[in-house]
Amino acid sequence: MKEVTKYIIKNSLKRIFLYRACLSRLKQMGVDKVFSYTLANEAGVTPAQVRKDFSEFGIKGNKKGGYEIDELLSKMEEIFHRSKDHNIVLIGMGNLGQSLSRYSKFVQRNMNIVATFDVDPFKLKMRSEIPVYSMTRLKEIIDRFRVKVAIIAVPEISAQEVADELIRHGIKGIVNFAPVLLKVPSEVVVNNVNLCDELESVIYYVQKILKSEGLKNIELLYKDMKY
Amino acid sequence: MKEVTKYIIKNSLKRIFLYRACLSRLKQMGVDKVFSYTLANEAGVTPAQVRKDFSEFGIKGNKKGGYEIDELLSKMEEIFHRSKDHNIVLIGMGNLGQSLSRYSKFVQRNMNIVATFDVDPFKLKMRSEIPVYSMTRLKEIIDRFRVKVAIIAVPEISAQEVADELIRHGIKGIVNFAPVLLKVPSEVVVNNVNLCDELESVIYYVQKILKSEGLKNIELLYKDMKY
DNA sequence: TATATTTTGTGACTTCTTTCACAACAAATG
DNA sequence: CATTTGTTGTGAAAGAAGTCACAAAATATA
Ligand SMILES: NC(=O)c1ccc[n+]([C@@H]2O[C@H](COP(=O)([O-])OP(=O)(O)OC[C@H]3O[C@@H](n4cnc5c(N)ncnc54)[C@H](O)[C@@H]3O)[C@@H](O)[C@H]2O)c1
Ligand SMILES: NC(=O)c1ccc[n+]([C@@H]2O[C@H](COP(=O)([O-])OP(=O)(O)OC[C@H]3O[C@@H](n4cnc5c(N)ncnc54)[C@H](O)[C@@H]3O)[C@@H](O)[C@H]2O)c1
Repeated sequence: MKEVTKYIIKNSLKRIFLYRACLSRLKQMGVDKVFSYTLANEAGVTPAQVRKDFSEFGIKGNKKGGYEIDELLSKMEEIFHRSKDHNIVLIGMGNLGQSLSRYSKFVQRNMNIVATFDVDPFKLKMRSEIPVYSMTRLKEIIDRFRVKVAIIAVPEISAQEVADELIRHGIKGIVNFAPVLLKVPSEVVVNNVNLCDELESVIYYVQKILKSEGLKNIELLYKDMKY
Repeated sequence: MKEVTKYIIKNSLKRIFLYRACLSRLKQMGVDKVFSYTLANEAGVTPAQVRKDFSEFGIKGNKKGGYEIDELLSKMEEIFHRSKDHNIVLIGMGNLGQSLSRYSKFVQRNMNIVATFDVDPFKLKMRSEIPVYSMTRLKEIIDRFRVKVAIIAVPEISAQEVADELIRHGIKGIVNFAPVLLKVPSEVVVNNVNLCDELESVIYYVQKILKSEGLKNIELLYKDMKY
């Protein structure tokens, strides 16, 4: 089993998520039709980019008529198989894990954290709305709820061993918050989210901005960060 | 003042962070010298990629001798201006904000959350180690600690107004956790982190993997996500 | 000191991504 | 119903990112 490290998700997919968020917002504001340039403007990209991305995901609009927001949104739901619910487990109910387990947006998008796990016996809460189980029950719960995706929020030192155990029990996708690049077999998807790096990269660019006051530099800089 | 939307940070910069993490780990394991292929293997990229990235950031090694880990790390510190401390403010002490404010890795990397802010009067704690102030004291604290970078962890609905206020008080960089694309002037850096999207993109790829059992598809898929 | 060996650093090449530009089409207009 | 208008969808062009391959350099070896 070839062990590899993976990291980032295709930009075009991220932009589709972005478009969806913009569309939802426009819809709430009472808009029900967009042109590629309306959406592009909203999302901070070019109209051609919007159309190319749509093309990649097989999303079609109406010549001259633009795109119906409702149609777009439901096409996107379809692409993401968002109709059905997705059961998730979360490992590590510390600071971050507890925060994530309470995050309501996951549920809004049909991603349900059905159970959480921790090694610390003081953290266990079997009867809570989102239960906190001991790690010994991991396999049982993954099987019962047909869980395929897990969130890792354990300390750096334990992240790889937890990942290995999850994969042994059939997990195929992991969002990893521990600041370590997980090694996983090639048929498993990992998205390593490193919040320190996210903050640090902002600091890096801010320092550059503060040093170079000239506008030309800022334009260049902007390219580095544009979607 | 041209308002633009920004999103992502250059891949090569992210890889430099990745290399740094790998190097720290290797160092802890007692290694003190690497070749481009050692590090590449550790980071899951090609040796050429490592050397190209180093070249972009002006990092030089020793012909035949590879790279001294200590030298590499201190060169990286230098690039990221990590010698001095960076003062950060955090807005929104809810679930996520509280978790982030307690995250020790920020401090380890000289990024200090000097103060946090919230509108909710019940959340205020002026005498705590990391104080929670009312928003009225924002300008005072930003000025006093020469803060240039902020973390936004307020609800979606308030994120743009908070960003505007921060920028008015001289903030030049923002890490935004609210699931909304902030509009900011072009001399301000924003890194929008959307955890829902991160999770959802993993689900997307997992579904693809589960559908297409053939190995060729997985190779293709893998390309989509590789660094 | 000459030769062999090994690894860097980078220009050339390739592949991937974005932008351009325009044919095709649908709606509006007269 | 022909013509104009305006927008999509997509190949082609341009640009960016990643890989290859090899000269240059440093070290080891004889
Ligand atoms: N706190 C944050 O805001 C934050 C932000 C970004 C990343 N992270 C990362 O997320 C991870 C968790 O951070 P945290 O601040 O919540 O830490 P924490 O120490 O508060 O929580 C870790 C939890 O994991 C549990 N745990 C430890 N080993 C385990 C194992 N083998 N199996 C199951 N559970 C185990 C612990 O009992 C604890 O409850 C860390 O890797 C950290 O670097 C945290
Ligand atoms: N909880 C999570 O795990 C999580 C994960 C990813 C993203 N987020 C996002 O992070 C943000 C915060 O999430 P949360 O779960 O902590 O929400 P929360 O409701 O627990 O906390 C929000 C906090 O912001 C404060 N606030 C509201 N308006 C404010 C304003 N104008 N100025 C200053 N403070 C203000 C509130 O008083 C509250 O304390 C949201 O945008 C959410 O979508 C949260």
